[in-house]
Amino acid sequence: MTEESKNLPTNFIKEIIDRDLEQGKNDGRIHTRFPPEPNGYLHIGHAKSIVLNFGIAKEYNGLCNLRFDDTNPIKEEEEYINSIIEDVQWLGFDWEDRLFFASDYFEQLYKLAEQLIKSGDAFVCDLTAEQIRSYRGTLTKPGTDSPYRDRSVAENLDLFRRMRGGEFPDGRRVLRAKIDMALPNLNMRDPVLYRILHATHPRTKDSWCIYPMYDWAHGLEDSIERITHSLCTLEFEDHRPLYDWCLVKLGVYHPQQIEFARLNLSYTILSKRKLLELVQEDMVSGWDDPRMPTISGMRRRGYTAAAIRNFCERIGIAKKDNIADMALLEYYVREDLNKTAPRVMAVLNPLKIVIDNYPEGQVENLPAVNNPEDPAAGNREIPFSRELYIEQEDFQEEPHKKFFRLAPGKEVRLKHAYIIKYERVVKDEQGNIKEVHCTYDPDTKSGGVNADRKVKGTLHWVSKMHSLEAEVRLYDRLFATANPNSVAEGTDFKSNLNPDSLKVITAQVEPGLKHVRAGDRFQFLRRGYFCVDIKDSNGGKLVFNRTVSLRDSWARIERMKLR
RNA sequence: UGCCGGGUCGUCUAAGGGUAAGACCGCGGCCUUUGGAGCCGUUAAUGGUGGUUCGAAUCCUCCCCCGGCAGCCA
Repeated sequence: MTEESKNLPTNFIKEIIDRDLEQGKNDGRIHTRFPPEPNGYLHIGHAKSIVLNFGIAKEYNGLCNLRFDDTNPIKEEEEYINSIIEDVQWLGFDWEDRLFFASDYFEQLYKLAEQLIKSGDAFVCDLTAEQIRSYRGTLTKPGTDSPYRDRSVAENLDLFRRMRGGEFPDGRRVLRAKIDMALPNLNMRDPVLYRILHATHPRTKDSWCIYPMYDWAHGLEDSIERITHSLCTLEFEDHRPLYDWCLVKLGVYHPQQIEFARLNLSYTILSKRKLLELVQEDMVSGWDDPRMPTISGMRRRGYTAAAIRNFCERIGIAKKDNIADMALLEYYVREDLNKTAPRVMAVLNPLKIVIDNYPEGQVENLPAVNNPEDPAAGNREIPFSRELYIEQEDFQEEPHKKFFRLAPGKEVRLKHAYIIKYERVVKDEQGNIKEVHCTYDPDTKSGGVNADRKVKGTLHWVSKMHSLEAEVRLYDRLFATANPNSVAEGTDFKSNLNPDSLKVITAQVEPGLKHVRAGDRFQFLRRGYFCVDIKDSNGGKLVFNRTVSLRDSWARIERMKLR
């Protein structure tokens, strides 16, 4: 792992842990968990939680479990379980033999519910969902006791057992905690603990028709696993009193819940519900569409696990609502890929160049360094010949004064090859540039006698007769606005989708790319980082995804010009 | 408007009664056979008020603003 070690921020959770350790709490044991619900794919926001939980375990010599909180069979699927396992692993974390499922605890949870009934702290309620809602009161008005609140322990027990036995249809009855309908915290107004759901669970199949609610299940799962610090996001803050209530009433081991602010990222959304919507409405190609902020999408886009980890560590942990800058994430991919990605030449928008004084039919194989940041990456050879492609944007007939590329009267270096000089341009009837003729200086071959002659610009290129065609998918941010969730009345986040988030082009790439493997990452010189698509690239067709462009100071100059 | 939680550079995060710091972004420069990378420099912040104190981002008062909560979701 290439973790960045300098100046990483501390956080309030570590301070709590330090204090607990000083006080000898839990015998100095630190045990966390990452508890996803398998109702969608993991995204970068989950990565923040994963890095936090596994990171704390590692730092304090503790343990971190991977636990599926699979208590709602209606929304959960095996596909999601598998993808989550793959993603956490890919991110570089190891739960060893501690892969758990809430569903494995269903029997224990049920027994504890009976215990709660026996102590008079829970009752079976026959109110409908709508009735429960209206009995609950409002934010400012207290609720009203359910008419079933004072059933006897025996009757509650009998009814609850019959609920489990499948005697009642969905929604007919629920088990509720008996707390206080007048409490200002709505979660404490006799919350539902179990509901009837005749649904097939991905793991327990049809063995249950009652399922525990989050508030009942989660603290008990933590307790069963002897979790010391149960880290969750801010929206569960109001649930902590209930988390604590359940554990205290049962008299079981009591983990400490601590809440932190979830991640928001500019120009994207991090809501499983909304991401699902994009998938279901075909606004993206799937959960792993390279534009998606999902771990699988980012992986397919070419992001590295190290880049994601470094980002998560840098943004820190606090309780303040935040929107992290996409530019920071991009900084970390570039940082990682700069060190590791082999350089290669690819012309995205080809313009034909003819070297008039280069012998027809001649081919030279020129040595090229694979990665100037990594000497161990070695060299390769690339063919040079009379007809080449360069980028259309690297030639201007009437150049801006700071344009250091090919233009009338100008010379440029072709990377790894020669210095060439503009001679003339050939246009079609419409006046479009067809090709540019140049001459080369044979003495300026890279490594040769006049090779160190200074020219202002260096261009990448490919040999026309040797280059390979490749499909290149130019991805841009999924949303056009920094905060897609802020929308005008009557529209939703989808109105902020960026119509230009994907542009597919046909590029010409150097011949050595013929034998790439799925997932290989490269820097296309002067263009950005690209990776071989893991789904659509194969022997017959090369497909590259743009991970991120290079920082581009020319683009900045162009922008300044517009102002 | 009941309860809970938050307000520090443009962004994210530190500083826990003693010089408001770091990262990203931006800007400027150096360097460069990638206008990449690297290196150097730099702009920029404590929501307001009153108080305690030699000294307040930090403690107290009042106010303002933002977020969450009325699923048989998690």
